Amino acid sequence: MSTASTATSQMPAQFADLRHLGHQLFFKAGTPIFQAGDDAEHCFYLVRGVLRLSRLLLDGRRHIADFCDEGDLVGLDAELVYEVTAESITDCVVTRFRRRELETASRNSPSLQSELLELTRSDVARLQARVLQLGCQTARERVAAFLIAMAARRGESTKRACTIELPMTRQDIGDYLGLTTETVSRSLSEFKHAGTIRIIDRTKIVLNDPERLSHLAEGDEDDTRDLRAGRIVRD
Amino acid sequence: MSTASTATSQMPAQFADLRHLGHQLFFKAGTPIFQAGDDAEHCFYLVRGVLRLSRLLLDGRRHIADFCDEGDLVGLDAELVYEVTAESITDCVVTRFRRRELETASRNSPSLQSELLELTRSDVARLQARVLQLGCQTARERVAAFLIAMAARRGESTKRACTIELPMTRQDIGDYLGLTTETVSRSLSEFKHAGTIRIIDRTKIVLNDPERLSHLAEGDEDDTRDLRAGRIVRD
DNA sequence: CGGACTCTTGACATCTCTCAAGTATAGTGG
DNA sequence: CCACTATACTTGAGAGATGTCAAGAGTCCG
Repeated sequence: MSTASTATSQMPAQFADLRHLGHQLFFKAGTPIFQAGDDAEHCFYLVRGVLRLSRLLLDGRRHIADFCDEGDLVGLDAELVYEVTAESITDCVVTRFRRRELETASRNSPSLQSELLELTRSDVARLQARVLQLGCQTARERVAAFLIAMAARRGESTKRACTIELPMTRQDIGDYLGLTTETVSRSLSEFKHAGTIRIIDRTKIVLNDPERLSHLAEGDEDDTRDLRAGRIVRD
Repeated sequence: MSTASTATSQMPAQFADLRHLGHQLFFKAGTPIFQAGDDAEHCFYLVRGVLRLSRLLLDGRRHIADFCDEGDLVGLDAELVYEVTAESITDCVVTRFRRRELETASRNSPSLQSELLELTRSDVARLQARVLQLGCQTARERVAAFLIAMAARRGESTKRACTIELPMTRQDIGDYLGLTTETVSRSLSEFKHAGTIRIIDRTKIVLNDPERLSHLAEGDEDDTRDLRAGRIVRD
């Protein structure tokens, strides 16, 4: 049972050669790119935009397998059909490849194949981190870790204050972290009241103190406990 | 950040050729095979026995990344050092390889390399299933899914009653599923009282009704709810 | 047989979810 | 440009699930 879900981090150099195999496509925000169960004929290189890979469970719960960014490769690890649905969160530009052609190319190119192995290994590492997160962390820790991870994606260090974009909804974040919308919102509010972050609007958050967020994410929760009770920091 | 953690499912045919590169070793139950942080010089093919891959967190919590069985390959995806500690749960027989030699061999063998890719992809699939499990499932669902997964490892179908071995402790299971010992124990007791399983001893459990367990694992909890309240089934 | 460990069970605390209301924001049509 | 509507977000109160702490029972091993 292999899935189409994980976003592989960057278009490696070897793939550049393959770009001529692909067609450039544009998707408006909120559009499905493929559906779970579709024939997995293509894979997609995300040139610009953000998308989410999700799965609907029998009982109506939704699980988000991953968010994908510029440079991610999507749909590569499907077997016959996609295991997840891919939808654009923002407007997206993607390059679409036929999976068969990519497979053929990789059979003929050991270096491409070892790139694929490397990509898949980095997926494994990402997933292991998520298993750890979902298995061991509290709601606040997960949200803190999520913010740090989003900052890290932009290449931000965890040392300096920075602004991050969260184009996905709180619901999306919740479904990704195994929490409800309300719990995500409450965690963010706590960070805000503690002065650790500043919420500019729905999609923009300033990390005033990324280092404290990192500590929160690792379980050193006690830093904020004194701030949590009531002190209001103007936003 | 790649880790040494995931157990890769089966020794593929291609690896048989490599056996002469390895040395056979024996570990008594409860022995460390390698520690997180050690130089990742070797990888291990588990010939016989069960081991656990664990990680200690800063705050003392323990996370179990995976349990490994006969036929699993361990320590392959480490970068420089092992990210997890491997310990034998039962007496174990392993074949130890130098990772360098395996890497060299794979560079010269496209078929070996594509086997490695396949193994890594199956790790990805396993991990995705776990992310789903940890993100979306209740305690009872996780325990039910765990029992089913343990049965599936032995090649048991989910149709017929069968007996499974759980050589690991309840604590181990809890650390694997993101639950406490007590919650694991309570879930098992519930299944027992509902007649879905029978607990023979610490390590042996009969799955009377694997199909119901499968349903539980997928969220159809209501089956047992009528049985849960009090009715005692002799064990 | 004794001691250590694991497992089970109970009582209670805590965390997150659920349900509900109110607010803010974005998009739409006039 | 404004009003209106739909949607997302926030916040509160209470319920439910799991964790914590504690005690007792069962099991293994020396």
